Amino acid sequence: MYLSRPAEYALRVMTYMALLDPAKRVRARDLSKAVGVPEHFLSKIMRRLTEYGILDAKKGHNGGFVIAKPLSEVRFLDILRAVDFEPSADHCLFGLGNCDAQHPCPLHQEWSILKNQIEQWARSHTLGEADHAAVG
Amino acid sequence: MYLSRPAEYALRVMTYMALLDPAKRVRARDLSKAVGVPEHFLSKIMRRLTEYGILDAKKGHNGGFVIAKPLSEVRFLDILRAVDFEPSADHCLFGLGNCDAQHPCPLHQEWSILKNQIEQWARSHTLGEADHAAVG
DNA sequence: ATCTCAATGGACTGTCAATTCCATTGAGAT
DNA sequence: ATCTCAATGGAATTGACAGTCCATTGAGAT
Repeated sequence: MYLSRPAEYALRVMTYMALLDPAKRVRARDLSKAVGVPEHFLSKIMRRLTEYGILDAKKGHNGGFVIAKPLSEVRFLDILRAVDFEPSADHCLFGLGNCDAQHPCPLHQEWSILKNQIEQWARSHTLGEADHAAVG
Repeated sequence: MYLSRPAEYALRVMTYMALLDPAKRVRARDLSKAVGVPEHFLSKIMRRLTEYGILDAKKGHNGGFVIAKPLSEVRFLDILRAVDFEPSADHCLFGLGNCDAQHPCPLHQEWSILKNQIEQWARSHTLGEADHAAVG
């Protein structure tokens, strides 16, 4: 609802993967089942995460994905950006093309506050916080 | 991007209307031009706002819409809810149906923080804050 | 009474993001 | 070398939501 589907799914798989044994590769197919995201769509998302350097992919036998960095170094913001979701992208709520601090629209101030909060949220949380205890 | 189109448009017209003479009714057609939202689509949105009691509508000659309450009593939250956008709607990011405080998913904590911030934002801002000086 | 204007409501259409499909590539295993 | 497995990449399809259309209702004005 605040996030695009790919953004939501990316956050979801990454969090799920964060709970797994980092030494073992996981296939997209298995992740798809575990996490409830259509297989091929998920593959496409994992590709973006791989290009972006967040995942490491390997083809063929015993292939699959692993997270490419220490969990505490993977910010939500990085995950979102990998799938082209930029939390602070400045799209003027008022529909104005030239809305900025110099030429603010009547909603500029309020909207900026929210955008900043969301960006700050994405910037300050990492996969290191994924709750191992939580089952759902 | 965080908001649905109807939610964004609703916030936009309402903010625009907040700057107008509250004694004069405005036609949807005129608002549509002023605010850059397709006329019939906007009408549909205004209808929701009217049902919800935020706007007052009048048909026929000299008809149109006016805001039905003092600006400081119209919270962004009310506007969003009128168009069925509930900022704190609990849709588990992890895709789990039964995710709550008792059965948290691994993203529960982080996601709750963001949802609460957004809801708090919508709850604490009103049309009274619309910036009359801002032109865009 | 009748005419015009503007909102109302619901059915219809278009568009783009979400999802699926398929052919290709590269890595291991035998 | 060859076979199988899994990722890759792009083309094709689907579906949800954005946007359009039209017939109806109710309020003034003449």
